[in-house]
Amino acid sequence: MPAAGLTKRPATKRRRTQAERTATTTARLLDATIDCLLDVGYARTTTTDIARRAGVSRGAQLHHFPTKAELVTAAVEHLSMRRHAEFVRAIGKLPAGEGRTVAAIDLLWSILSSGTFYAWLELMVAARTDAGLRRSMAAVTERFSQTIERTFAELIEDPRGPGPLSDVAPFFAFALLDGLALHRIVLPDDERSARSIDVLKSLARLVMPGRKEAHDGH
Amino acid sequence: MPAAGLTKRPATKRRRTQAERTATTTARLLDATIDCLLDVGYARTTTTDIARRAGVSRGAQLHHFPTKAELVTAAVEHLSMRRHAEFVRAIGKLPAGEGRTVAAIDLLWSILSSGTFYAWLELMVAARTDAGLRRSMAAVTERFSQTIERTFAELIEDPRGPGPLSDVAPFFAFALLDGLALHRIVLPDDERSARSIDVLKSLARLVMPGRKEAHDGH
DNA sequence: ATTTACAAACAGGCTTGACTGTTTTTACTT
DNA sequence: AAGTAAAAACAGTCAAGCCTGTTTGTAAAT
Repeated sequence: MPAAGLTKRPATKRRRTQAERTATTTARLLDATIDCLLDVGYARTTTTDIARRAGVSRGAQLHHFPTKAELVTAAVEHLSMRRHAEFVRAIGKLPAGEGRTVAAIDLLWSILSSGTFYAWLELMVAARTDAGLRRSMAAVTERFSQTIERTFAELIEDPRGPGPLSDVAPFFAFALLDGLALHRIVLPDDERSARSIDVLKSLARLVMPGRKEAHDGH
Repeated sequence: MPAAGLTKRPATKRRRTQAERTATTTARLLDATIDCLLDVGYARTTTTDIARRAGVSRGAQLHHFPTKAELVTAAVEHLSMRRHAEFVRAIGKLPAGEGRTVAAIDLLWSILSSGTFYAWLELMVAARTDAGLRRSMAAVTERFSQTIERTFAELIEDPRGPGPLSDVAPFFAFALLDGLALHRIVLPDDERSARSIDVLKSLARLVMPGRKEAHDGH
C-alpha cells in the first residue's frame, strides 16, 4: 500500500524498485562485457575496464557478479539472447517464395558480419582452455544451431519431404560461413569469400530445389 | 681452422658457436610459446611461463626477445613454418591416381585436427584486436593458403583445364574445415561434422573429376 | 528493521620489462 | 699463435603497475 505520497516522494524522480535497479545494472554490465570483448578481445578484458565502461562502481559490479567467471558466464547467456534476437529480426526480412534459400544464406552471412559473431568467437576460443566456459558455450551454441535448423526446416520445406542432406545443410552452411568470417579477420573483402558464398548458393539450389526439378536426389 | 687441440679443449664437450646457441635458445622459446598457446590459450600466456617451459632464464629470454610483442611475432613465423612442414609431410602420403581429390580433403582435415591449427586460431583471434599481430598473421595466412592452392593445382589437375571453380575450391574447402574445427571445440565428434565433410567430398567429385572416370568408382 | 544495492579503499598476487652481474664466444692486435 | 678487448649469451633480482576479489561503509528499498 503506497502512502498517497505527497510528503515523502519527490514527483520528479521516481524511486526505482530493487528489481529495476538490478535489471539495469546487470544489463549495463553484461553489455559492457560484450563491448569489451569486441574492442580489446578476451585476453585484455578486465573487470575493472568493464565496470568503467558500464558506468558502474566496482562495488556494485562485485555485488551482482562476485567473480569474473560468473560475469563471463552470464555474458555468454546474454550474448546468446542477442544473437537469437538478431536472427529472429533478420528472419522477418526474408522474402517469401522463390529465392528463399539463397536469401537465407545472405541472411546468415549478414548475421556473421555483425559484432556479435566476433564476441561469440572470442568466447569460443577462450572456452577451449576453460572447462567451465566450454560447458556454457556448448549449451548456447547447440541451442543456437538447433534454432537455426528448426527455422530453416520450416522456412524452406522441400516438396518431396526432407532429403538426406537437408538436415546437415544448415550445419554445413554455418561451418563454411564461420570459416569465412574467421579468415576475414586478416583478409577483409577477399574476393574468394564472395565467390565461396556463391558456390554455397549454387549448392543450395542443387540440393534444395524450390520447385521445377527433375533430377535424381543421389 | 681448428687447433689440433689436445691441450685446451675437452673433446667431450664441444664449444658451441654463438649462432648455434642463439638458434637453440630461440627455438626452445618459440616452441614453448606455441605450447603455451595450446595449453592455456593466448589470454593466459605469460612470458614468465614461457621461459619456465623453455627451461630458459628470464635474462636470456629478454635478451633475445626484449618485449612480449616481439616474441609473439616471432612465434607467428615459427608456427607458420611448422604448419608448412606439417603440410608438406602430409602431402607425401597422398596416394597417386583416382581418389586423390577425396584423399586431399582427408589430408586437410587431418592437418586441422592437429594442435597447430588451434595455436593458429589463438593468434588469429588475438590478431583481431592487435594491429601489429594482424599484419603478421595476414602475411603468413596468405602465404599458407597460396601454398595450398598452388600445391592442389599441381596435384589435382583437371584434364579440361582449370574450371571456373577450381581456383576457389581450396579456399572454400579450407573455410569449411576451419569452421568445423571451430565448432569441434564445444562439440567434439559431432556426427554432422563427418557428414559435412562427406558433402564436401561429393562436391569435390562433382567439380573436379580427376580423370576420365566421370563417375566415381566406389 | 532488515535486506538489498551501491560505493570506495585496499591487500595480495602476478606480469612485464629494467637492471646488475657472470660466462662464453668472437674480433683484434701484436 | 697468443693474448686481450669487445660483444654476445645467459642468469637472477627488482620495481612499478595492474588485476582480482575482500573488506568496510553508506544509501535505498521492502
